[in-house]
Amino acid sequence: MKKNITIKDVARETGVHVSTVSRALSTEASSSLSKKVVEQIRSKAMEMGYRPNRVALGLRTKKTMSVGVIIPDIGNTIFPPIVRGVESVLEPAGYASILVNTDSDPEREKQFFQVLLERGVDGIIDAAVTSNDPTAVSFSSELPIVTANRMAVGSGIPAVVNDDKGGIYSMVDLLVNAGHKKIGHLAGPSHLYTGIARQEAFSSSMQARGMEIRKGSIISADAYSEPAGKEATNKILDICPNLTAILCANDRLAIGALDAIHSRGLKCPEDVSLTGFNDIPLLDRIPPGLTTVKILQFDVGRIAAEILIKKMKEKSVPVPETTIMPVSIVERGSVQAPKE
Amino acid sequence: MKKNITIKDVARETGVHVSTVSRALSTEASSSLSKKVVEQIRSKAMEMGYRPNRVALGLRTKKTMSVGVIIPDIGNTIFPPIVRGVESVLEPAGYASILVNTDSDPEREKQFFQVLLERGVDGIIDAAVTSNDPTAVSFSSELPIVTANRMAVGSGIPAVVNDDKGGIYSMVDLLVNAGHKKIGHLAGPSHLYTGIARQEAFSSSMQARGMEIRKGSIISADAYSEPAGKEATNKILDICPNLTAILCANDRLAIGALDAIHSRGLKCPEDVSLTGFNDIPLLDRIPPGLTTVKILQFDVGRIAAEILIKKMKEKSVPVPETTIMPVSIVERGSVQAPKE
DNA sequence: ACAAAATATGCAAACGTTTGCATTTATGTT
DNA sequence: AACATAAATGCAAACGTTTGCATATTTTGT
Repeated sequence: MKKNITIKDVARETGVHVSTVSRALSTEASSSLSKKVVEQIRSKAMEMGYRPNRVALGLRTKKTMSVGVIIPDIGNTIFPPIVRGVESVLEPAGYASILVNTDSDPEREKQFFQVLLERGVDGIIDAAVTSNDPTAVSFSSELPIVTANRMAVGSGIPAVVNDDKGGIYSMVDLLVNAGHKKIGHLAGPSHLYTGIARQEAFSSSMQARGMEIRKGSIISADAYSEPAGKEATNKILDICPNLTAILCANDRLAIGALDAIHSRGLKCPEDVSLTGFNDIPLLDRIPPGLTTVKILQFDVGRIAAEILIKKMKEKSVPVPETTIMPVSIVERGSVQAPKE
Repeated sequence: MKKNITIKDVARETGVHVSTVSRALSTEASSSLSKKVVEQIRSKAMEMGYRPNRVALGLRTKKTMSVGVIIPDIGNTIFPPIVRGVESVLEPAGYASILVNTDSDPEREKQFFQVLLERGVDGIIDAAVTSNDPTAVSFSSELPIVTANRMAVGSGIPAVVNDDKGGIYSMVDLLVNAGHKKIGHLAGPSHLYTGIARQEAFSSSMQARGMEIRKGSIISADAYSEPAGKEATNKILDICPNLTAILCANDRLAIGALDAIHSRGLKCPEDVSLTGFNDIPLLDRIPPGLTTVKILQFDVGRIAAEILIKKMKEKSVPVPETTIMPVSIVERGSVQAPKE
């Protein structure tokens, strides 16, 4: 294990002071040095295989050029594209991403904030934030944070989210136009922004159309998972067996709903129409083809990172508090007119 | 922005030397201090909201307690579970993971190795390694590396891979037992270990059974993607239109093959049987249900990380050079006896 | 040719820790 | 009560950089 080459070694080899080497190696500071010596030092450094030590740099400058990326679970197919979006701007800008999975546990989220701060990250992208998230709020005074895909409502933390409301409105439209009168809602977890926002949008949209919302026709799933979706769907159908359509808060829930429907001997879309949200990968290949709301996952990550970089460069620069990304409906085979 | 509390501040407040604080805060070193002062310092530190600076620690100890995780693309559904497996052991052990995506570009892989070293990672999990990978080999003398899911053949770099050979053998068995005589192979990229290993296994397995391998019945896809799978399948079927089964090197390729088959007006499994590899999420829901080889993605990541930790703790400790994880066949609807 | 201004380089402190060694303080032992 | 020993703490250097300031060297204007 040969010792690493440092700036000091290069200085000795070139017979110059370490500060001179430091300057020569920096694009900005090298302007104060003579062309000749800069060239000489640089080639010598290269020749010696010098590799800058960013840990030392970080200590000296108090900037580690790294950011924490907090997500619930990278195994959940909605997050990888967001992460890629984040990296697509962070990496070229010279930032490294430290990725952590909270498994939606607020306790873990808190711990990770601590750890990330100990490691001196310059900022944090939080895609695991809950709607009411005291942890995120309290840390937001310590370093720049941007939330992605979700938001901490009323926290003042910059957020990049999808047009959840608009997506749901359009979906209700679509269902109503197809002739549905008895529509249920399989809602997301009520501690998550997306769960709340979509449910509110559902209710107000139904109301705006003068549609009846029967009691028991809105049930929240415990988690955004297929089993939770199946379970909640069964509850809904137990209470309101004559619903002709169920608008689900996301695709995985809808897949679970599909399971529940099949297990009851019903068919989609013949007996009940179903819609999702997100348009996750491979969804198009699952019969009957889920009609869903397509979101710009990659861009949500990308823009969140862009905003974060702005704040990291200049803490006080004003940035948009909420950025809403457009969504679009993609129609497949899971919706048709009610039988009647 | 209030200045961070350092060990020095705690020392001043408690009227003790900074080295004493350092010792008091360390579980091991605190044994050389009096119970009383340790207690006092710790509570004071807590009270002041002291947060250790790991950057400084890293500089001093030359250990950053972080590892680089290199993968081709987190958006490829096979990798998230591997990453989770890696984190499942790294995180509890106190390591942070820096995640990078190479997009299968060797040039980027090389850059990332550089960057990760500059950042002083203590080790690297490389799931983007190519079969012949000079970059990984050369860096392996600088720091511990373990490859996951793939291996750099003959490099001596510890690897955790699946039983690719065994999986393919079983699959050929299954196809032959179903009565197939004309079997093609949609192979993976020939610069990847999995592509090569599975193809070799296919050939030797067919040979071992005395099955004929017609020319043109083995084609390598350029990438593990659906479009590449579709394209390669069309080539195969152009040359050998009377194949009754195609064994695909992975699931995404098989999905692409499905597309090709449908676009030719054929059906799976009636006209041609198809098999995959990996058993990616949601695969079970895509008709006709792909018969595939299930791999232990999570455990591949987990074990790779365990091996890495061993090597990081004690560079010279001997570790298994190749660890092969068991696979299993999961039968679904994409295989049936040939029509005759 | 000389002071003044500009250019190029060196000096040393600082970033927040840990740790080998020196020193002080407490504890026994006789 | 004195001394040896053990226990507890302090000292200072080191990790690899950057950077404000001081110094030395060159260039410029007259």
